[in-house]
Amino acid sequence: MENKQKYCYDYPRPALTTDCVIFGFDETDLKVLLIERGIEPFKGKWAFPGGFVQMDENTEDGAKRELFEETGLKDIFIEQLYTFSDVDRDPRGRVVTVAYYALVSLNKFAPTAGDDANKAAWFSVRDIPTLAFDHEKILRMALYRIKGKIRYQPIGFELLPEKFTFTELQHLYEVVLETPLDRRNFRKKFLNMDLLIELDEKQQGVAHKAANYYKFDKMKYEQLVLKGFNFEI
Amino acid sequence: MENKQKYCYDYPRPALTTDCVIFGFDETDLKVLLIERGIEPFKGKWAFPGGFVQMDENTEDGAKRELFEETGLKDIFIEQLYTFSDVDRDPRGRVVTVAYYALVSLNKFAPTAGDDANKAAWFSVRDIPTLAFDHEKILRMALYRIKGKIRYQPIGFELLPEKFTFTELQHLYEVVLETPLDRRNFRKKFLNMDLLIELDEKQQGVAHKAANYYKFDKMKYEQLVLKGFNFEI
DNA sequence: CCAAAAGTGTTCTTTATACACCCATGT
DNA sequence: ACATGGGTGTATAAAGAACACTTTTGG
Repeated sequence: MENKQKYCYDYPRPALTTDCVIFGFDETDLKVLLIERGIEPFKGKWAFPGGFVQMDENTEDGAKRELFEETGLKDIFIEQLYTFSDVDRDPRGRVVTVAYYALVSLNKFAPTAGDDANKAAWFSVRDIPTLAFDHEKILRMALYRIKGKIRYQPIGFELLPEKFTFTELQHLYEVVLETPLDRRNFRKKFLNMDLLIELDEKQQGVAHKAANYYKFDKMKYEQLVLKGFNFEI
Repeated sequence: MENKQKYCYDYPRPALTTDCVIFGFDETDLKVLLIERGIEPFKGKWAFPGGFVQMDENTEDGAKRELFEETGLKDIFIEQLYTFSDVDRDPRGRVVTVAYYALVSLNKFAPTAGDDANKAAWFSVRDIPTLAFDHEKILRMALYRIKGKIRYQPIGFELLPEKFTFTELQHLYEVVLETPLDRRNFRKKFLNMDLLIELDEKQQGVAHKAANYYKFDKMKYEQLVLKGFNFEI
């Protein structure tokens, strides 16, 4: 029996992939980017972008590469989430995946869908179709992670455009934390941290008092962190 | 050229291992369990227990199996830490490791060192020898993780014997958080959460007023969590 | 002039911090 | 009797929570 497979080892090895949960925020709604699978298994089902890790890249670089290849997104916030390794998580055989999550402003980036005949689309996290593999488990963990993290690290700004109003910022926190927040207390708490720069620019063409735009002072935040500052909202 | 290697694939695959940072607490000191490597690479250097993931086990089960094989420890708290995948992290080739951390009471368990000619020993986290591979990086991340987590989840009790004094509990928090704590305020905060059961038992044979023993009410904690309770210290 | 969201302070309650003396036990 | 760590309460400061009216703008 001839063996045409070229890469041989003394012991069996699981395949190693990455998957990336990409969150976007759209003024009112937290969304995730899904790709419709064009091949079996789970053909026609939606899944997170991802693929096999190559031998000359670490998993984070692999996740970034797949992200760019499948959606056109690059240079966005990305962080390791968890490694999923259940023996039967992929019907094709043993596949271990290192899952990442990424945050992107929907206003700033529009994914280039359909690069390779795969449809890409944003779905509200409250209206997710049936997902391929164990991707529902991955999504639950990603949601849990950002919910826990947004209060203690300024990751929320990655989901907003560079200029944003206080109401947009508050809606983001309300959606992620799944709880209503008091407008005055929220403003007070954020302004007290002194990490927002008030811009000389207001909303245009809204049928109410125009809100002021703010931006996040990332430089100042990083300097404060070095001095022991802890972000908390 | 004949190939004796039996497991062949269309594309190259990294090897997949687990490593486990085991923390123990010894009345005054936070320690980690290290194994002295008997073979190259890094022969004679200290490393965390770990090994290759088998095809019929997920990474957590693999970490638990290696833990038991190399130290005799089982049924202890264990949780995934991070996956380390740098291309050059192992001189033998491409090896990706899923790192875990475990917590154990030193009083309760003594590891059975030297099962397979490998020496196992506890080292204070403030006096760690040179480690093999990227294990120093893994340790830093594990320390950072428990430092962040001990304030918001009751993982500290995993490091203590079932019965402990308030002073032992406080010392644990002081060592992990690397900061002194006020004795009265610490007691007050913990007692207010009402998660400690005061036992009818005191220290024996100490040359000062004997401290009362307490134990953690895990059942009550789990019930409170279901009602939305958040542990915080 | 009406609808819709922006902007703004004060009071009250809860939580955090700082701090010192007496007690029990073994040597 | 003394050295050692155990146990306890109060006063002050800081932070969090609750809450309503006026402003601006477009339609």
